[in-house]
Amino acid sequence: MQPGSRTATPELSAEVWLRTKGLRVTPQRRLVLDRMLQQIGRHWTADELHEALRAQLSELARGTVYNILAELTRVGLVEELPGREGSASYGVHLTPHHHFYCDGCRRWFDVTPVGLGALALSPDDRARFDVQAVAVVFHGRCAECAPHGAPHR
Amino acid sequence: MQPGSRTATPELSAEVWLRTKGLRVTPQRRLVLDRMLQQIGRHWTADELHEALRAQLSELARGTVYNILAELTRVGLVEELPGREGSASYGVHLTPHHHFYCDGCRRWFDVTPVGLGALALSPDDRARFDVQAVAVVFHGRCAECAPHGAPHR
DNA sequence: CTCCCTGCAAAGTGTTTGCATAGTA
DNA sequence: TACTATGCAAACACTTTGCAGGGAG
Repeated sequence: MQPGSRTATPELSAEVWLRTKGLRVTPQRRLVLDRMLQQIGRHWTADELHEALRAQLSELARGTVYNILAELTRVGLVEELPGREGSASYGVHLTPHHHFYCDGCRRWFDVTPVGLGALALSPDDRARFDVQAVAVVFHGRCAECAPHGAPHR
Repeated sequence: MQPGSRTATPELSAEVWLRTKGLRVTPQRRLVLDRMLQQIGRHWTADELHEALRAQLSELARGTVYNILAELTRVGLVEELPGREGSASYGVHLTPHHHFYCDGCRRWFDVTPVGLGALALSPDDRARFDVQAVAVVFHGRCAECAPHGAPHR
């Protein structure tokens, strides 16, 4: 699953990931994936990416960002989180993880819970549902939005 | 939190719930909430409710259904689940529970997991995030959509 | 009698799609 | 060269909003 190459580029090259997944390498795709790989654990809306990247590539259409994110999601490089307020968020998905959603700034963060092994359906429910995966979302406040601490932003 | 009355109506009267929450009782509101109370654990889109109830109340506007669901959500009688494919789903929320999402029929079901007590953030994450709630979503196939069993629907 | 809720329709978001062109393999 | 991704803009689905009339308290 790892890309076979060890290029000299500083970050895990987006280009290698694209080729690994059998996707064509275009400037737009490389740009989007590169930016996302630079901040693993951060999540972006399509519009945030579009805004942030137009500075580097003036010819980047919003529709293309949506297309690229859909494609990256399809091959499993990226995960899509349903927008709790408005639009969906996207983040790279290279290792298994779960999520924390800050009710203050409405951002998603990747986390790795402990004690997941004990989690299961009740015996009754186990008869009704065939569970193939579990998603856990913690809710609360991130450090920046803490009610007492230092409420930046 | 329980409505004080024990009326003779078969189901837990929608009217009582509305009054308990300080909401005006209108035919539209009673109709929507009554239908939802008849099938606790089932989830509806605004359109499903609109379609189902127009038969009983020809003058029921789609916009009104949205307004009512927003109001019921606001007072905590109903919960809103982000639409994984398109539109949001709504279900009554009288007792704490978690969810199962069927990847086959794309319906939500209420479930009550066991072993939740052991679930927590990692020590590192605990320093970054103030957790106030946890949402667990099981994914898989419901009985009707089971791959081997009897794949109705 | 007052205020709020409703129906209706228009406006708004966020996202998808169609087509001609440009660019990758 | 063949085929696919892109830019652009129109289309789309879902939801929210504004306004005038009607019903609840």
